[in-house]
Amino acid sequence: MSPRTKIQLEENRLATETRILKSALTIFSSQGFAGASIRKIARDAGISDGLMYNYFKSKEVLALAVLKSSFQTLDETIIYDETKSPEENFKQSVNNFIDLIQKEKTKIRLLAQMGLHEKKFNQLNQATTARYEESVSKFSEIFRAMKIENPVFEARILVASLDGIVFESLLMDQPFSLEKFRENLIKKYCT
Amino acid sequence: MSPRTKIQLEENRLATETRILKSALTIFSSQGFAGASIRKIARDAGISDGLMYNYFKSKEVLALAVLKSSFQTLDETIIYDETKSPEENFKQSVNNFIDLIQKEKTKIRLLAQMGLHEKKFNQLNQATTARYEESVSKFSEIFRAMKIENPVFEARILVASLDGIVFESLLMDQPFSLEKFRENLIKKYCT
DNA sequence: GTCTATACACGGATAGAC
DNA sequence: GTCTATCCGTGTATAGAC
Repeated sequence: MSPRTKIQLEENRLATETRILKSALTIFSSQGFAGASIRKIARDAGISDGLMYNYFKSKEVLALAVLKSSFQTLDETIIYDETKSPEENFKQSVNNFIDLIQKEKTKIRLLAQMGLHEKKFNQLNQATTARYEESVSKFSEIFRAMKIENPVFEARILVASLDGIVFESLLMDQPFSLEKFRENLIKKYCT
Repeated sequence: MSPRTKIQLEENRLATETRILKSALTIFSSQGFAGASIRKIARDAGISDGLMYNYFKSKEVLALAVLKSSFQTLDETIIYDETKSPEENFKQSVNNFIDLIQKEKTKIRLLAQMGLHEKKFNQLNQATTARYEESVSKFSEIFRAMKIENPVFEARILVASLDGIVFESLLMDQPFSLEKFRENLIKKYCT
């Protein structure tokens, strides 16, 4: 029944940890830090409350773990590869971003939920600021290479638009079609 | 000491209710629905827990009251007045919106906090969707009058940018200067 | 209208058996 | 590694005195 070798035990432990993280993501994302409970998460992951503490020593540690792994999946979205044309970079970046909204909605919602909490988790706000600056900087390069006027401001507008459609797709019932947004954006800047 | 006439009693009651709503706004806004507690709100408003229930019969009813009053202050932001030039309408609307972000940050944070909560408060998401459509529609009219190409999509981009800077000013440590954003936006569309 | 006291449920965290 | 039992704080809501 139960696994016998050390390796099997470790695999089992890893599998459980993965299940916990997945459940934690779902619950934290939809109910926020305060609204989520160890009980709900444990039940969702199919384990007992007590066992949770064998994996994560507190609710806050668990939240930080989920946060960290969620934030990592956002890496490498906006790119500026000098060996490619600026239009290619633009298309790729916009596509990456919009794909991300669709595929990682739960993680993005989590980051917003946690980020809105005053005081708690303010490392997150710093990280978000850094990511923003990086995105603006990359799009500025792209726009400069495309000879677009006022490239830095154009980049800020574009990044704001992208952040805006994130906001909208989180907060609205039927947000405007992301596909149309993608098409129109590319048409606007790449013709 | 205590007021004797009926009118004074009513004024007193109204004053207390106002204090409760103000405290509730602060606490709900920074800690979300689950994170806020009747105790914290009552303490902040300088009354006892029990008295809260004399004004609002449950935490949820209180939240809905705060939500409603917050949502109302967002009215009349994006305008389209046919007796004025489209440029005037544009400037006025953008100015209204950016002023709103600065002045009503707490209320906006509240709407975001509550809106991110899955299931609960989904009337809010419907209202947000309606407001979005209305904003897009008004900016579309403005852009059409300005002979800008693809006015509806341009309106969606603009509204997304505005929503984006809301998002950014809520989630980032030092968001990009709203004043520069305002200036550049107006320069871009009104010259 | 306001307070204090209290009932009662929920949630975080720990202990100890298996 | 996993579960059950349990402690204890916190929170919503109500009752009753003033």
